[in-house]
Amino acid sequence: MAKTKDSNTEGNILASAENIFQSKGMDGARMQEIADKAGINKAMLHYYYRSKQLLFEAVFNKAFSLLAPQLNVILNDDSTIEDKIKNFTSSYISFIMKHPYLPSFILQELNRNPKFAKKLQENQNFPNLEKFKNQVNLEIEKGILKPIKGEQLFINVLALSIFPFVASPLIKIFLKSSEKEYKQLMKDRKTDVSDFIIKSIKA
Amino acid sequence: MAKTKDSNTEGNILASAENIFQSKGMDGARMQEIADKAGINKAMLHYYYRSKQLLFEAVFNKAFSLLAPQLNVILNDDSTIEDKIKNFTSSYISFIMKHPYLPSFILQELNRNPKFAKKLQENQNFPNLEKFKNQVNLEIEKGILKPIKGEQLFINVLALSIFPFVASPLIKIFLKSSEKEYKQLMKDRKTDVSDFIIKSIKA
DNA sequence: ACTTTTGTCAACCAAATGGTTAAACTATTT
DNA sequence: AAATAGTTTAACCATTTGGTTGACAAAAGT
Repeated sequence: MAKTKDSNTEGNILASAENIFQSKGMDGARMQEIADKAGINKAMLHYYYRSKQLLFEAVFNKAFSLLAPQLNVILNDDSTIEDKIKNFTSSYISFIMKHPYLPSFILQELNRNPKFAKKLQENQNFPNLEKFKNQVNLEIEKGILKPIKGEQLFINVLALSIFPFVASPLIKIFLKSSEKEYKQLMKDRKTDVSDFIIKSIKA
Repeated sequence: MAKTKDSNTEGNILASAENIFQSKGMDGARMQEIADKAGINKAMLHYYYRSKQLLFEAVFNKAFSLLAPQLNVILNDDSTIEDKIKNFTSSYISFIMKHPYLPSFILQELNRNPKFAKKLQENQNFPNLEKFKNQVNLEIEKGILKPIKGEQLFINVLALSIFPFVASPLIKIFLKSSEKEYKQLMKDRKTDVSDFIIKSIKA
């Protein structure tokens, strides 16, 4: 390393790139803007990450690897479905409240470029639904849950947890609510969502 | 009009612009690509719509005015909450299946440009939640529904109806499903979603 | 018939943008 | 301290992109 020992240029670049890419998307982001935010020369972006595409992929992969493990709470843990759902919705909503741009970013870019989807499908140790589905069926047989397809339940859990963040501008308009009221509503959802689901599926 | 009478250039432009903008977003769309898809010269786009921004707004406003009225099914109709929800989820999911890009497009652009949100909030006769909230409270008092906040119920209805389309690439990966299986799942949701909600809220 | 208006296109333009280069500068090695 | 390797910058480049212009053709108006 040269020059200042405490200045971590590569890290600064990634942080700025996260900020810009996640709010403006791949197409809307400008390399110059990322450089400005990092307070460095634009050439440094290419020195450390070669191209816009590669810098973007670094941001995307980091974002995805932050979101995906959280899913294991609901997929690979050993508690009951009810506990899993309570646990998951609460912790996932808390997590997203700290990173409100993440879900929109991931979904937008996945929609934009199907190649990303394929890559994720193949390479990663991608979260697997089988265990969850089996457990749902088992608890239905035991009479703990009302009949429901595991896939649909899983989609519902994700939808109720994530959608309010993806649709935040729309929801703020509907509810005519300030940023503060919106945040309170999201806080409430940490328990409201699991209550809502449990009421629906508990036998 | 000049030249050919049957060639509706302005309409062709709008149709092509919808196609391109809705799949690539404002930032990812290219004027040349829209012109190519419409089979006309790029200058025509400016002749009829002046600028990319105005062409985009024409597309956005048309898309929004297609989606918004559907909400009146649940907001301004006079049936019971249960009927409203059954009616809405079924018809909304049917509608989105015919225009799968619309919700992502609207949400993405609303996230990108908060000014759009403000415009919608002010100008339009924007769907109003008050009636729905009052009705929910009334049915709770009457003992028809279990206690729930109208805002949260409304968000839940939207989330369960719309999210699976916004997150379609992700869901296809999770379920390891083909396009066909995915579509079947969405068809099932036309009744599954309302069943799920009704079970949760009915006293 | 001829004038005016409307529609269409090829060529062009200026600005923006991702990326490169060569030189300067700094830290480490020898 | 001299050489080497890693880091940073200003200036530059080629391409892309939204937008414009001027000529021309087809209707419509007179």
